[in-house]
Amino acid sequence: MLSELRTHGLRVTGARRAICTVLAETDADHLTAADIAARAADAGMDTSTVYRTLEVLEELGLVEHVHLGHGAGAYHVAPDRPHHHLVCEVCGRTVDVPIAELRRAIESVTAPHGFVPDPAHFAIVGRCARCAGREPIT
Amino acid sequence: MLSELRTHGLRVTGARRAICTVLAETDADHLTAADIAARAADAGMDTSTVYRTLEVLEELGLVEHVHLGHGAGAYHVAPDRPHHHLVCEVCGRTVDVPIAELRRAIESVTAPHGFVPDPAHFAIVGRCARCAGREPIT
DNA sequence: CTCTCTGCAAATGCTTTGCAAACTC
DNA sequence: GAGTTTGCAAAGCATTTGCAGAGAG
Repeated sequence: MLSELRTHGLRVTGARRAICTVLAETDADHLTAADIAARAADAGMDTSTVYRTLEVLEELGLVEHVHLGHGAGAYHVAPDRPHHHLVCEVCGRTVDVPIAELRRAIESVTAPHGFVPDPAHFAIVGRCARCAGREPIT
Repeated sequence: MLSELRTHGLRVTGARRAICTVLAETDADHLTAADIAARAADAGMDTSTVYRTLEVLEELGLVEHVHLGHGAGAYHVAPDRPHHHLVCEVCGRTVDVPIAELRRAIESVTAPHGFVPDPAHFAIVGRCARCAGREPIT
């Protein structure tokens, strides 16, 4: 990731190095900006720096962020195989679904409206296998 | 809507009357709390009152709120036929889709994971018929 | 040495909360 | 009158921004 920065004429700084390390270590995890700030806190990094850095990395296509529900957005390294997120509204666990499948399913509904979905950015809320059936869904 | 309040032992106040009127008038529209506060401003109502009232109405199942993207949540009277929202990320227009269709499509993907979706709460972002094809979707 | 980043602090936007006064029943 | 609601003001959380100083190239 750092070399990508150089390639684009951007500077490799301590903060960027730290954030890239955190992201690389946690790989597919979904971290909030606060999580990242906490894990890179050795450097005493400011939250604004975290956001600015993530913004840069996102523009380079190295990082993506999703909204898993109310609350803070979640960041992770851009996956090889893009996926959609199913979030359990009870336990908060997330399940990843290959985006192709979901896109096809959603398009079957949106196509008649001429609508082209870009479904990856927001999660689908619901109940995971373990939490389903505990309480009726309204 | 007001009689529902009485039924549940809640009080019918000026603020609640005003908000119910606004919601009834705008019917299927998606209003933010700020919108509602503005339209009910005759009474000089505070935003906190709007939120508290909407919370009450939502608990009674008379009102629902959705998240159409970043930014403020949108409130509307609970529809007879529940629907999902497709939001155009370019022009912001929303298209309503009967929830049954979408649910079936999404369930075809989530069922293998034992996941039971509750898809109405978050919108699906994308591009509407008029805005599609202007710029590639990443 | 120049120009990009960072830290700090403050501001933003949306929503929630504490508390005393106002109002409904 | 008792108890729910309201307005006000302030706090909360996630995120953004301005600015001067620190750091990378």
